[in-house]
Amino acid sequence: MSLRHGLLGLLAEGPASGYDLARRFSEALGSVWPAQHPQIYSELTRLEAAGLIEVESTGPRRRKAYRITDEGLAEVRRWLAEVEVDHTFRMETLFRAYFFWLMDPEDLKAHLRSEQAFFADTAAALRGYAETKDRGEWGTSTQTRAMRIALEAGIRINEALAGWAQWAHETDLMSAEDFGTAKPEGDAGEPAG
Amino acid sequence: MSLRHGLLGLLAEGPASGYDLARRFSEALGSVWPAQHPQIYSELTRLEAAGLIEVESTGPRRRKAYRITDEGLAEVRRWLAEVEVDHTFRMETLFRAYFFWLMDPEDLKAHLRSEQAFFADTAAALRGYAETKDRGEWGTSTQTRAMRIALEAGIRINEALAGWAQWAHETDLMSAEDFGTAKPEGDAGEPAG
DNA sequence: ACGCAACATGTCTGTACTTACATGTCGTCG
DNA sequence: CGACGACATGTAAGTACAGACATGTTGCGT
Repeated sequence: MSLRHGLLGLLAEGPASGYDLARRFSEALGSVWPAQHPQIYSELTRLEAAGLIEVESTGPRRRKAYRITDEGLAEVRRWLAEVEVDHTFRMETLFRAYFFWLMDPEDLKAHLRSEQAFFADTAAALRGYAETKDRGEWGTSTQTRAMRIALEAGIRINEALAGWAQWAHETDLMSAEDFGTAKPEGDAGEPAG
Repeated sequence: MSLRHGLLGLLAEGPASGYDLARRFSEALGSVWPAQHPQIYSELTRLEAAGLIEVESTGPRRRKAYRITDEGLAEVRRWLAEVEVDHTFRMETLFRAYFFWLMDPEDLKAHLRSEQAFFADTAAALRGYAETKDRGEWGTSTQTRAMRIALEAGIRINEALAGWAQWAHETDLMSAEDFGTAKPEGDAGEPAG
């Protein structure tokens, strides 16, 4: 239930509407925890029912801004301090690597090149963003500094994956001469791919 | 729908039962894509109905082994070659970093130390496992080599995160003197957009 | 003969999440 | 004044996934 606490965490910075929160999820948090607006709106309704947030104001275009309550703030702090971190993660890129042996070696090379480019680009974009923070363009609040720390993790992970894709591309572990050697179905021969 | 293709990929190595597949998911793939047995059994039923796998044999204890069909093998290859990689990933560790500013600085230091230890330990375990593969203790099939590549990604990611936790612990971005300065509700308001 | 652990396969219920659809508001540009 | 785009909030339907519960089998130790 990270979405619940993510919303509380964002509301701890100040009041916001469902629309605002959806935007911030897609911008900043989306890369580590995707969330679509229907889920956000329904979670907000539940959080309000639980007394962890309350409606602060209603603006134009029937905008409803929520504010975190004392209970909500206590709850997000409790989560951060007491709840064990779930270290399992989902990453399709890595998952696919287990099945590289099923790929045509040329396709695999192309795949690894494009993955390398993707991660290098992402790392560069994040690094650029981090540098604007380091120049103080976003102020020096604790929130900004926490963001900077999260950003650093993003940079390092993307750099690590770019390096990995590069390494995998260069290594000859999956060289062409071996393709077709594998026997996927025991003694039954492999159908022509 | 990665689980579907993951099962096909595992079955491409040879026939296996739901029980086998559940075990392999929890051992090798579980760290990048967790899957519980009920989901695996129901997915297998669907895959069989779709003609992508078929029952190969029934053993003792009503064990049912499945075999991938030609259509199934074609489908997993099509997935690997044609379907765009989904680069979004979920990682609670990183998600929490956005909310570090809500934590007591001493708790945060302790948290970062334990995260650092966890990632360093995980990286070391994976590195040890990789070395047994490099010594050829698992043969040199293409499957083994693909596994080795996946393992390398795991090592690098965990090392990157260990390094990050170390860096975050040493940096003074979240030092104690600032705690309590933040104004979670009210006049401090939202960061300028 | 009995019990127990590991093997093996499922159902059921509830929650998390995605996608598509539906609706209404406000400002502005032509 | 009419169209349009950005703002803003939701419902509905379906899939993915997790956790609890249920059931039967086989081998082994005692």
